[in-house]
Formats: sequence, C-alpha cells, structure tokens
Amino acid sequence: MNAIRNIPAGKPNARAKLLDAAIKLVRHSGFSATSVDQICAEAKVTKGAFFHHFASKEALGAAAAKAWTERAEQLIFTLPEWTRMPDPLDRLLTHIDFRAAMIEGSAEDFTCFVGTMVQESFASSDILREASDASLTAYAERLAEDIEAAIDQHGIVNNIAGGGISALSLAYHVQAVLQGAFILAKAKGSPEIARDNIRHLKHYVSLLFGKETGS
Amino acid sequence: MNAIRNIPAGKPNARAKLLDAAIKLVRHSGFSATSVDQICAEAKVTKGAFFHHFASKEALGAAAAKAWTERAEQLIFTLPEWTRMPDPLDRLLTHIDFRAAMIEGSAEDFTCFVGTMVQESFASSDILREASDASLTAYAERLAEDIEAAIDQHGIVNNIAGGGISALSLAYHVQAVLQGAFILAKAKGSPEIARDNIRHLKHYVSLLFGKETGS
DNA sequence: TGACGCATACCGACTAGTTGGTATGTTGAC
DNA sequence: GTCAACATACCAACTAGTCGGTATGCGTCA
Repeated sequence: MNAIRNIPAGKPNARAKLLDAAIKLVRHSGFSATSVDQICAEAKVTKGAFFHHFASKEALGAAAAKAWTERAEQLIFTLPEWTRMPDPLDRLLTHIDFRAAMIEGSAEDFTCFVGTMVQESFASSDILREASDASLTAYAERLAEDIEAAIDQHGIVNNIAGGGISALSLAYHVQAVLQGAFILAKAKGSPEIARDNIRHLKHYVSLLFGKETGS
Repeated sequence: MNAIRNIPAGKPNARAKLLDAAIKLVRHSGFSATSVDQICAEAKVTKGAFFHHFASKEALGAAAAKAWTERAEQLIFTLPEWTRMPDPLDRLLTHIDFRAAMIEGSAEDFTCFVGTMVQESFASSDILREASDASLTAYAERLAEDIEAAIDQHGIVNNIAGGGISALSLAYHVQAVLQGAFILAKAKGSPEIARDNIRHLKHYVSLLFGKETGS
C-alpha cells in the first residue's frame, strides 16, 4: 500500500527536496509567483521528477502545508526544553517569548508558509485553502491544550464580561497576532514591528491571567 | 501643469475603472495571480488604455494602494457619525466595533488590499512594498491620534511593566490583529473567527484603559 | 467663426518569453 | 522482467508589455 521503498542511502529524495524548495520560494515570492521550473531548479531536480511525485502544482502546495505543520510541531512544540516546564501558564508565556525570538533577519525566513499561501489561494483553490486551514488549526489546537490547562490551574482573572474566553479562541488569537505581525514586518522591511506586536500579545495574556509582565 | 482636461460627462474614466477592477481582483486572487488582461476585462477597458495610464502592472499596484488609502480614510475615519464622538476613548472602542461589523460575507469583500499585496511582493518589488507600507502607516498614524488623545485624557491603567505603550505601537497592534484575523477568516472560509479575534482586541484595549467590556 | 496643430485618451493586433502540464524515454534495485 | 524514480523534449495557453493607429478636446491665431 504505502510501502516506502529503499531510498539511495544518504541521498535525500526528490520529493523532500521539492517540498523544501517550495516552502522556501513561496515564503519569498508567494505561491502563484513561484513557478514549477523555479522550484525544480532550487531543488536541483527535473520537471519529470516534479510531476512524478506531485499531480500538480496545487498538490505540491497541499503537501508542503502538511510538511510545514510537521516542521512546526517539532520546532515549536516538541524540541525546545521549555515545552517540558511543569506550569502550563509558564509554557504559554514562554511560547510567546519563543515566537518573538524567532522573528529575526529577513521576513522570508521567519514568516509563515501557510499564512502566505492561503492569502492568495483561499478563493481559487479549495484544496490549498483546506490544507492551509488544517495546518493553522493543528497549531491552534496544540496550543489550546496548554491554554486549557493554564485556565484550569490559574483561572482567568480578567475575563470578557458576558462572553468568556475559550482556550481555542485565545489560541487562534495568538496565531492571528503572529500572522498580522508578519504582514507588518513585510511591509516595513524590518522585524522590529513584529516583535513589538508580540509584546502586546504577551501583555494581553498576562493581564488575562492576572500575572505582571516582567521587565 | 497638472491641468485636468474635460472628461466625457458622467463616464468614469478608464484609470478609475482600472483601479477599482485591480483592487477587486487582487483581493480575490492575489497580485501575481491577477493578470493585466483580467483587470482590463473586469474594467471593460482595453490593454492599450491600461498601458496608457500605467507604465507597468507594478505601477498600477502602487496607484491602487494609494486609492485604497483614500477609500479607507473616507470610509473609516471621515464618513461615519461616531468619528465625531467627543471622548477619544469612545472613538477608539467604537472604531474597533466598526471594524468588527465590517467583517461579513466573503473574505474578498472585507479583507485588506494592501495586506494581500504586500504579502506576495515585499521581497520582489520595493515599489509595491513601499506603497503598501505607506497605506498601512497612514492608517496607523491616523488611529494613533485618537489613541494619543485617549491616553492623555484617561491614562493607561494597566501599562506594560518597564516598557510603556506608545499610541503608535498600539495602533499598529490594532492593525496587526485585523490583518491576522483576515488570514484566519480566509483559511476557515468564514468571517466568524475574525470577529472573535477582534473581541480579544477590544478586551485588551479595555483592560489597558481599565474600562469594563460591555456585554 | 473656424480651422490648424498638438495633446490626451484610447484601441487591439502583435511579440517574445514563460507557464503548468504531458509524452516518452532511461536507469537501477528487487 | 517489473516497477518506482527519475530525465528530456516538447506543447498549447497564457504572460506582460509594445506599437501603429484613431478619436476627440482645447488653445491659438487668422
């Protein structure tokens, strides 16, 4: 069925190289401005290989979104030491600090692949829209676990009157601020504005949980 | 010098029609996925007219960003009655409510033209990046006037410890949340998530000024 | 008054290059 | 031999941009 044949030892296969190249180029130029030829050149792979692995450019985009999700899962939710902190509120606040620290250098290196892709494709391709949504949702749901635990353990001191804040809703808000911060950083040509926005985000979360923001 | 000749009465000229068409199509499909031919067809104008008014597709994008700024200035900062409220904090909170109320229907109708355009073009076209930045900056600076006045009149009750919140910084944060909310709405295919994000934004601003959020 | 000269506004066929995608190999492991 | 994993050559459609031409408005001078 989905048997994986032997891959020439040490040689990363064309599929993975194409996904890497696509993510890199789309983050730089957007999805439709990135051509299949460019992706092949960047991956040092021929067009034949491209269409052997992916039925279309759209299919590559969807696969890249999946790869992006897995990459983020590792880089943000699994590998860092602080993800093993005992207090979920500490994890949440450190998560925000971590995301701020990632914002450095060129926008094409710290901005979100799926955020960029969905912006252009939401109306023209349901496949890409859904693949992007799945990636954003996976992130939000994972983050919401910590937020849920933080609410259970600490409670929300400053809740929205007559509404109430759900863990998932706050998780999506974290994501929205990040995505918006990326756009501003792209416009300004500098990451500073993005970090400043995350300062506001952290302040908001701190206020919700009645925790003073440190210097 | 810049004498304006007579334009056939009642007939909007090609330039304005092209700008309208460009804004509409780019909000739907993104900048590079929108072709000059498509824009001409939508505007019911020929290609000759297009390149008579704009030196390039890029030049049209920059001009459209300017037109977008003027449109927003009218629609959000000038025409609504509430912009004449005496208390600047009331204006700020109503501004946020107003932006939430605008989010309805299809994403291509409520999302931001320059936010979409800069996402794809920041690295490949400095002209488009700068035109987009100018638009976002104009909005933020205009909003910062009210925020500044609100801070003067009411003071920030819950400030960021050891940092401090500037009016402009908070104005950009409002914009970031909006832009991020648009991306999530595009991904979900529904405006609901965007409105929920703005609920968080309003709650944050309310907490900053020590004002309870109404039901 | 009118007609000349020039500028602006617009038309649409054309081009050179690029696009996503296909058809047909070749190669090497099992 | 078979099949996955590539490579090469190719194509029809589309791309941004060009160019020679037309239609019409307006100031100027007879």
